[in-house]
Amino acid sequence: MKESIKEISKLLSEKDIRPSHQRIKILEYLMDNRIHPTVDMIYNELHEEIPTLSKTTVYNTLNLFDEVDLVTTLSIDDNEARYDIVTENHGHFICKECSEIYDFPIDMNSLFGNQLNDFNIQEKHVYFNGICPRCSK
Amino acid sequence: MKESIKEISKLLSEKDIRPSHQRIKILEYLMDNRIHPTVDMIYNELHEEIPTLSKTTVYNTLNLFDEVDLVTTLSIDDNEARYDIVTENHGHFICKECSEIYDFPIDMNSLFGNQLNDFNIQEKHVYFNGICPRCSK
DNA sequence: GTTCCTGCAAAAGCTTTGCAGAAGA
DNA sequence: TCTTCTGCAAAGCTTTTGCAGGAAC
Repeated sequence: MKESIKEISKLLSEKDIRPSHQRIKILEYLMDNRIHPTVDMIYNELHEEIPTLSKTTVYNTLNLFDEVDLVTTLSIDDNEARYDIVTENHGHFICKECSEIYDFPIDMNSLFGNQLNDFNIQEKHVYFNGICPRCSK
Repeated sequence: MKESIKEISKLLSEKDIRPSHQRIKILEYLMDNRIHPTVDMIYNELHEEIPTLSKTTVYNTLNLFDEVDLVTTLSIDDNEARYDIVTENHGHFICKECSEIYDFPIDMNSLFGNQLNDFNIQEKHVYFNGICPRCSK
């Protein structure tokens, strides 16, 4: 589902974020590439299009998006953060060999944290790791 | 359940790991302090007892323990790795405020990864985040 | 004009690597 | 003796911070 620049701008404005060119492009990238990208992947891809883009801006922007819940930061890779814009219920499988991340459906609502009655639960994450089919061969 | 030095040595030997003083102490610490410690916590605590201990050794040892499945490395904290020696089914709650980690019971066996039939699943992790009761006040 | 945003450079923090000396089999 | 282990120092990476110039309102 390709979103127009106008729609993306609106999305940002609704969150009280000024829709700068960089921010629009980063959000657009996240919406078009649901691959749980790293900062590096985002930077490398957009750097071609926006030669002046800096990694600092990518970091700033992603932290901002995280604060207003436009993205979820995944701490499932040992080395670097991954960013996910999909909000539907799903778990992640990360391959120990190639670090590729695969989504799989799982019903988070059926996960109850017994003994967590007094906790304010904001996010639920499920992740598996192991070897993916491509690396198994 | 306090383990004796002899028992810990045996545990290491069974994994073909030479039971050096440092390794025994680190494993003992992990067994006595089930608080998902960071490398720093382990180092600071044991440094008092073993003044010559270096952080490199703590890193080396934990990586070694991870390889032979004596510990599980948790990638649930943004900044640094956490180490868990408990193998029973449980999920983790990490507080966004104080980074404290709480265990809670959850049946991992009931978590199926649909569409992951060709995947070799080695570990299943469930983690929630939010605000813990102590920080809510 | 004033506030916010961007991006360079530098710093900070966690983790790994190289290597020499020490310890153990 | 020969292999393995330890620990210092340095390097490598990801991420954050300080700050000056630029853009937007």
